[in-house]
Amino acid sequence: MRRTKAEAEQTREAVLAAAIDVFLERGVTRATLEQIASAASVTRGAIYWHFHDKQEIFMALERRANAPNEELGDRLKTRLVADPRLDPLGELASAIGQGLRAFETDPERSRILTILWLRCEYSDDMQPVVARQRDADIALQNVFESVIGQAAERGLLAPALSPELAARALLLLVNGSVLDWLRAPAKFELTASTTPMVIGFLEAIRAPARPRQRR
Amino acid sequence: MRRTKAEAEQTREAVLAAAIDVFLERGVTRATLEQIASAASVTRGAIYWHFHDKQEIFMALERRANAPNEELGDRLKTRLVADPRLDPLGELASAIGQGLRAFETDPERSRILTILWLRCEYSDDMQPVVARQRDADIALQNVFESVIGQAAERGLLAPALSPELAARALLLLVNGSVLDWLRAPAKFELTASTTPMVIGFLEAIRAPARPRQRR
DNA sequence: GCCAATATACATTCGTGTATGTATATATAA
DNA sequence: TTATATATACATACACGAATGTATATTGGC
Repeated sequence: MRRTKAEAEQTREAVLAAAIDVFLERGVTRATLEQIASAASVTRGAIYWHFHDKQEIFMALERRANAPNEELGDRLKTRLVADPRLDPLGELASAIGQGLRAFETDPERSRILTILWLRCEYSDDMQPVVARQRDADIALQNVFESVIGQAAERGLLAPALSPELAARALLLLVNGSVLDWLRAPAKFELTASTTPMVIGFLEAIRAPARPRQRR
Repeated sequence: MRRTKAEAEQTREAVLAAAIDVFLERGVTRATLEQIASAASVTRGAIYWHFHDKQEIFMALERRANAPNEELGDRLKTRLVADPRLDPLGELASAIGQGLRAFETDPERSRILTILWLRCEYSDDMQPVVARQRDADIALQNVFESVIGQAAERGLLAPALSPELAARALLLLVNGSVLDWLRAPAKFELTASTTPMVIGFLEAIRAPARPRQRR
């Protein structure tokens, strides 16, 4: 029975992959360790060897989904610092498009996000998870706000929305679109249907062109 | 033991009210009928008399929350038809403000919405609930689109966003704000913090004033 | 007296956690 | 290098509690 270390790691991964399937189908609370075990072609004994309980499996998955989010924002910021002639709002739009596409084409992340947003119940014991999600949201909103703020400093922002409010609105647009897509992934394509709205929004908050050139 | 019809209806309501409490605290799946019963100061026998199972209790609550949504949109439409000189976008903003305030000050509806959005798991058996929520969203988005479309016909809409995209964006802003508020109702006030964003958005998509009057 | 509106009692199922068994990988010593 | 000991990576078995649904008892209104 004793497996090599690599094989053991393999069954651990199999358990996590199976947990995604079962969580998606039954919901986290109603998912049973026996179902996960049989989906992974192991017994509950194997699961209890690698994880203390179901919650620990869930946490392992959650960490995986919320981990790599900041990279895109950092890259955008450095790009804008390097070349001040770039249009902040246009760069922001294309960065968001990239992020959406990366998300859309990463099945594991999108499936875990589906679990986090649609297949689990947020009662008090889930507070750490909620807090991490809020932190990620705030971080993303800060990136947005910083870039929009740069646009404002260059007089590229219409006065209707402050950079803070615009950033918050933009975050709500992106998150809401992702949520809608997760509710029915087959119905439409995330990037293709969201990008026009994001571009339109960023155009709407752009300052009207100075009457330097007439037509 | 035998109560009068009115008293029986009273215990039925008590069970529903208790179910809200327990669902909020424990989540729908982990909530137990015994917990609901003791929270309502009855026994499980009383619950089984009024409801077939926990799912039926949940459904009764869900119907209650998703029922009265269209009224506000209808009123707004008739107002705009009655007086064509009204500013559609301004009226839309104030109608949304009203709706938010009505929602914010109705504890039962907001608590049930909290359950629907944060305390239950949407696996396949919940599909009818998901469908009803989507229908309600679409209905609201249609109201938005109709009003914004009227603004467009009068040349009051900037070209950045079509009425359809603007309506969708607006819906995402409102729904996202409500969701954020439900996550932490104590942290901020829904109407007060959302209204500026909604107004700002509607100002941003407004067509720049014709140079008819200068300043 | 009968039925509606509950309470109580009971059987059964299901999931969990743990204890135990077991075979093999790996380390260690000779 | 090989033999042995030990910890590892599971599988199996079991005991327990918890939740459900139902069956039955009870009691008061009509």
